Amino acid sequence: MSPPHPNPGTEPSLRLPARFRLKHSADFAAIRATRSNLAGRYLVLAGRRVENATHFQFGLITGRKIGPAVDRNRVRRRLREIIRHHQQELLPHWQWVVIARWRAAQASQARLEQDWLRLAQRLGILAPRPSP
RNA sequence: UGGAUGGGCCGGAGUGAUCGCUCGUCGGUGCUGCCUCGGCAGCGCGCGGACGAGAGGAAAGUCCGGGCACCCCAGGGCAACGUGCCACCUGAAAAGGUGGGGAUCGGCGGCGCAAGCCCCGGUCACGGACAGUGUCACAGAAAACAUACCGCCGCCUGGCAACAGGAGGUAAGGGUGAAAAGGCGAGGUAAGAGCUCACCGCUCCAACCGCAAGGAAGGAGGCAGGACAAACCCCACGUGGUGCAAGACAAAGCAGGAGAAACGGCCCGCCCUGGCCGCAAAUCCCGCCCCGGCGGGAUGGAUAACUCCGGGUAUUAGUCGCAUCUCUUCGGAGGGCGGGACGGGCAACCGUCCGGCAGACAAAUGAUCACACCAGAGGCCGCAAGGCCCGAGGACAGAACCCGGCUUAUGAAGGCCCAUCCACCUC
RNA sequence: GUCCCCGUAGUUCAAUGGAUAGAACGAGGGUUUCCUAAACUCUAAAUACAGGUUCGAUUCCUGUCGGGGAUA
Repeated sequence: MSPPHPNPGTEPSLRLPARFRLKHSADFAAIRATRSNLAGRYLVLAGRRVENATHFQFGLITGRKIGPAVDRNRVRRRLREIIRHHQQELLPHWQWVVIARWRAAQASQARLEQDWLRLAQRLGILAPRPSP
């Protein structure tokens, strides 16, 4: 949602390869064990601190209640896009999981982003905003 | 020929920019290791870049059929399951198509008094109901070597009579039912009845026609005969099971194992026959070759487990075997398909060559903006026809080993076909 | 992904191919009570959907839809 940067030379990298994603059920189970779930209208966010990490890692969960495979895939892509745009504001040494609720399939991109930002603020994985 | 309405089929969702995702190829660069000092290798193939490629007609449901893989092997019977009119065509098979036969339903259709026959159209999981067994509720007198409730009929007894009773005849009429042992008419009779007759139907035989399913002139029989096999079943034909989470290679570390027999294994279940195995045969592959052998390699080690029987008291080394962790590798991008070129053929089509066709494993196609196109959620003006503003929202839906069908969902723009109605033209 | 199973009142379960589809709990109305509860009584309410076989289908067959289970 950030407007096109005036000079692309100073634009920080917005790449978000699959390396930063959680892929082991042990990680998901560890985050689940922290019982740190924060619920929004469309999403649920949970996370834990990992002290020696150099980059944050995230996982996405889109259950069957969201809908058929088309809807589940689309929700995952949209959530990745939101995280990709905000990755410079996110603190490292965190592992967290975003769980999509069933309403997320009908939500617009702007509403999803708003919901996610609010939850990220509450969990404390956002870097403090540089005062203008 | 044109238009409207309805239905079916094909088709598969615009353009551009920016930032991204997955895979491949090629440079650059960082770190580590080796080293003949210039290269090579590695990094769970780091970091950044260039180029190329990147979901469907149904990718879906998982309803069929194959390929492929494993389960020592081969043959047979039973069981289980599946399929079911005939011919031809396409296909590996499932399946699809064309034509024919039969049944059934329908028609302001034709003939006929009617029954019925013919014609046209729709539908059909359409072998067999004398191989056997079973079921047919309720109603009804009677429901499957039929029966007699109300009736009808004459006879006998009683009675003046109406009528009542008795032993019979009958199945036309009434009534019940999904279904009641041919139909209409005439004769006949006490009343009736295929009892007799005409026509029609039915059963049996059948010239002849047809590749066949089957049809059928004609003859005989006064009528034998219910339905259900998507009830059990019979007949014919077919089918081994499990499924890529199949399976194969590599494989640290830790722990455990290794004999013999009863017997077990051997294509799910039960059984039979043969071959064979339990450390050397069998099966498969490769090579040689005098064609039946030789050599090499691979596969292969009771049970899921408890229990039972027998034997035994050996566990150290080596060897063999097992195959877990795995951001491992393979299986897995082939087969087929469509595109182009050339050649052959009147053509449908056939052949050759070229280049092309996603590939993951917490799973790649998205987001934003702009411009087009389709749209009315809405608002304003107007008596109305209509005009203006605003523009939400863009069909069904996402590959997971591959392929062929079936079914279901949706089918924009554009195109094709069919039916009905209207208009015009020609004969 | 693959392989299976199941759909009956609001809920939990019944019902040889015979329809008026049953029972318990629950819901609603009434009787009783000063008012509730309890008790008694009455009522409503269902075969997932669409076809087919059959005289007749919850049951048999086919196809959709929905739910659940096993499997690394």
